[in-house]
Amino acid sequence: MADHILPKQLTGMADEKSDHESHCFVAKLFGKRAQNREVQEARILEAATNCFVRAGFRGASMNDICSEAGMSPGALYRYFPSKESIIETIVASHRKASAEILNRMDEYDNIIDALVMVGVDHVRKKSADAAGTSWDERSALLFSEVRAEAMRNEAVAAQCELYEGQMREKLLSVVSAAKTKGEINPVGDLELVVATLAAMGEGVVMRNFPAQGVPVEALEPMFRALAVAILRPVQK
Amino acid sequence: MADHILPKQLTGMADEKSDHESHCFVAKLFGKRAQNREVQEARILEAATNCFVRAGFRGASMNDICSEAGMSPGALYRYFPSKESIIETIVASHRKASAEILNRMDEYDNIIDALVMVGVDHVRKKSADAAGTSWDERSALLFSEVRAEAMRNEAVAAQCELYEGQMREKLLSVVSAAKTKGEINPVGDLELVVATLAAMGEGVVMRNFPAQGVPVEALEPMFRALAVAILRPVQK
DNA sequence: TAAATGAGAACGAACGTTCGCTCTTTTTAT
DNA sequence: ATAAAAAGAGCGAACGTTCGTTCTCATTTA
Repeated sequence: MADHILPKQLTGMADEKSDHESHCFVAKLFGKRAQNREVQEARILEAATNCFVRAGFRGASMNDICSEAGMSPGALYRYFPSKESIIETIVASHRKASAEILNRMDEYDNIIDALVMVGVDHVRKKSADAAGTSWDERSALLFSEVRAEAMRNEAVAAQCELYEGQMREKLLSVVSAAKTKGEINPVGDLELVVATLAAMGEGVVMRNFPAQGVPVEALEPMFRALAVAILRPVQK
Repeated sequence: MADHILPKQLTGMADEKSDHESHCFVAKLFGKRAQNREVQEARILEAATNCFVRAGFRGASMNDICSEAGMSPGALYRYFPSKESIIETIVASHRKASAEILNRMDEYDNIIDALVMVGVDHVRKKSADAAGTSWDERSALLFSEVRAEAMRNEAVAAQCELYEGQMREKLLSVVSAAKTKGEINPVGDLELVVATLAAMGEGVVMRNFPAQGVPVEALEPMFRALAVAILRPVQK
């Protein structure tokens, strides 16, 4: 009885011949159809990212994205309901990838080293975890675009606020832990310290120094000096 | 004879009755007509700035700007040949206003104080010279928009490069002078130090902390710590 | 009188999106 | 197992709208 309530397309099954699962809901997630859908979505997002980097969110048209993806508009709109939804998806994964770089901070026992690593990894354009979302060379180019879009697009602003809030929390917890342990003596209010560090770091990331021939190694002492100046580690 | 070569509109004259100048070329700059032209241009730029802050360079339409300026498209296009030209004019004055804040650096004998002043004045949203272009509260909102546009608009990129080059030169001359005098011992290559300081400062300005309730005074120690950390003034 | 100014309709192009259709794959019924 | 039916996937023309810009014509100013 209840089976008739379920939409038909959710009852499809993969090529593996497991009849007892053919009406299972989650089976859809591993079906051939579903797999193809994910591949196509990734193809679209990849093409859209290239177009957005090249021309901006508003400057790139859906036709551009279709051409880049080798797909007709009719086909593309089966996977994303609107241009807006593509933008939101890309922005979310962009900020997510940025936020995930902070996850590796715990690998360092020294907070200064951890902070320098965060900055360096951001300009180095390498993802923190191998199996996560990618933080490639286009991310830096997309940074100013995302920030500009967030100023007037509520959904994009919400995505930014979500992940940036996570980043601030993570930074704050690390910094306040270090302060509690007496390792550092920051210059001011902890929340402001964290926000300023993030803002200054973002400023450097946006400039995209590596693309201008400045090696990451040259930036490292700057990040270290900045971290030391603001966190003020106590002498031992 | 030669008068007929000159376009007619350049021969108009002001209300002051100086007949002997009525065919003078430069007289146009002070004529009533020309005055009105400047007023109208300013009106358009003012309206366009509001629209661009609200919706971005691409998001704001010419109709929006016309409405905001209380002007018809036909009238507006007598003063600016294209939307592009309006954008370029606004970007140029935006970057010019930003660059002019550096002019006051010479008022300080201490380079650290001078640098802190530059940062504070940028977030404070006050123009350096009273009679210059204005650096008002909309400038911070326009910052990310300008940077995003510069990534794909060659003319805008050129304007940015021009004024940012001036800023780097000014900063570089001040910093290298201080180093020559033995006042500071910067962490790395001087050009890179200057570029990093500018990038970090811009990051803070873009965040628009005052709009989020963070007072400028709270930011000042941060700027000072940053300047001290990177320039490393020598003890006396 | 002639030039400058302005209003507003109108232009062609491009936009994001939808539609109708064909072809293929999957499900259902026999 | 096979035919019929349904659903999915893809294409490309076409939709209605909005874009930046231009044109025409009236009004004001010199």
